[in-house]
Amino acid sequence: MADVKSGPNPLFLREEDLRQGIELLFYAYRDFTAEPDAMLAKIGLGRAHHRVVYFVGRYPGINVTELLGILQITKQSLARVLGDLVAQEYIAQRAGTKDRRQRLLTLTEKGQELERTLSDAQRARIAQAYRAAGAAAVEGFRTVMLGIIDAEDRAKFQPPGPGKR
Amino acid sequence: MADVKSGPNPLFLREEDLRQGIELLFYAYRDFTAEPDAMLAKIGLGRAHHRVVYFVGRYPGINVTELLGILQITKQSLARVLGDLVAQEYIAQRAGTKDRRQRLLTLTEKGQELERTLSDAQRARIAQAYRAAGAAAVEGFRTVMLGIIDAEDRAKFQPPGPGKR
DNA sequence: ATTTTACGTCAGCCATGTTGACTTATTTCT
DNA sequence: AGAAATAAGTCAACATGGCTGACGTAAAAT
Repeated sequence: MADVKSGPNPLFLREEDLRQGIELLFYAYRDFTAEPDAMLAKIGLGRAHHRVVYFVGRYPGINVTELLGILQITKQSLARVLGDLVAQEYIAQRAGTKDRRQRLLTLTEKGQELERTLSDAQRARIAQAYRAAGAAAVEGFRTVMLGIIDAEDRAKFQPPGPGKR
Repeated sequence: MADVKSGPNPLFLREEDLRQGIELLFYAYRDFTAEPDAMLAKIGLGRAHHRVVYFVGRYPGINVTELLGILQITKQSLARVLGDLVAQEYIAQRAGTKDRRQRLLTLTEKGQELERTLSDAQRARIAQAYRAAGAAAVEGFRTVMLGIIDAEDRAKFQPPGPGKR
C-alpha cells in the first residue's frame, strides 16, 4: 500500500486521533439517545425504561439476573423501572419452568409496540449511517466497536458459530 | 457476489444488523465510561465534571454558551458542575477581552492533570481498539460514527481544510 | 437439613438532568 | 442616548436513575 496522505495511520496514533475517537463516541451517543428520550418523556418514562424494554425484546424470556448482567446496574435500580413496566403492562413475568425462582420476562403486545416505536428512530439512524458509509466501512465500524467493548461481552456479537449458545 | 452467509451486506439491511448496531453503541459507551467514572467517584466528582473538564481542555478559552452548545444541557445543570470545578481550582475563568460579558474557561495545572488522568483510560481503550482493528477499519469506524452524529456537529470533525475556522 | 441462589423490598442518599423566574453587566441596535 | 438583546449567574423546586445497607421469602443445590 502506498503512502497515501489522506489515509490515517492508526499504528502511529496521534493524540488528536485519540481525542477524535473519544468525541465520536460522545457525540454519537448523545444524538443516538436524544430522540427516544424525547418520546419517552411524553409518556412519563425514561431512558432506563427503554433499555429494559429493549433487552427484554432482544432476549425474550430473559431472567432478572441476566438482565442485571447486561445493564450493569443494581437490583434496586432495576426494580424501580421494571416495576413500572410490569405495572403498566409493557412487560409480563412468568416463573421459570426449570427453576421456579426465576422470573422470566417478556414483552406484552403493548411492550412490543413501545419497543418498536422507541427503537425505530435509532434503527433509522443506524440504517442511514450504514447505507451512507457502505459495506466496508460498516465492517470497520463493527471491528473497532468490538475492540472498545470489554472482552467478556464481545462473544454476544459473534455469529452463531462453533459455540453451543 | 455469492450468497456468503458470513459476509455483511449493509445495503440489504436486516433487522438483526440494525439491532447489532444499537447494541454496539450501548456496550461500547457503557464500557468506555466505566473506568473514568470509577476514578471520579473517588474524588467526589461525577461524569458531568469529566465532560466539562474534557471539553475545556479540548477548547481552551471556550465560553459558557459554546460549552452549553456542546453538552446540550441547561445552564443551571452546567452551573453546578462548573461551580464545583472552579471552586476546587480545576478550571479558571477570565473575562473575554473582546466581549467582557463572556467567561472564558481554561484548565489550571491541576485541571490538566485531572483531565489527563481521566481520559488516559479512554485514550488507551481507543488506541488498543484502533491498533487491533487496523487503518482501514478505523476509517470505516469514523465514517459510520459521523453518519450517526447529527449533521450540525459533523463539521467539528472535518480536518482544517477550506473553512476559515 | 443447611446453605446458596433468585428475586423482591424498604429506606435513604447522591448526581445530574429539568423548568421557571429573576438579576447584573455589557454589547448591539435604533 | 436610550432601548433591546445577549452572556452569564442565581434561587427554588422537582424528576430520574444511579447507589448502599439491611432484610425477607421461595426454591434449588449441597
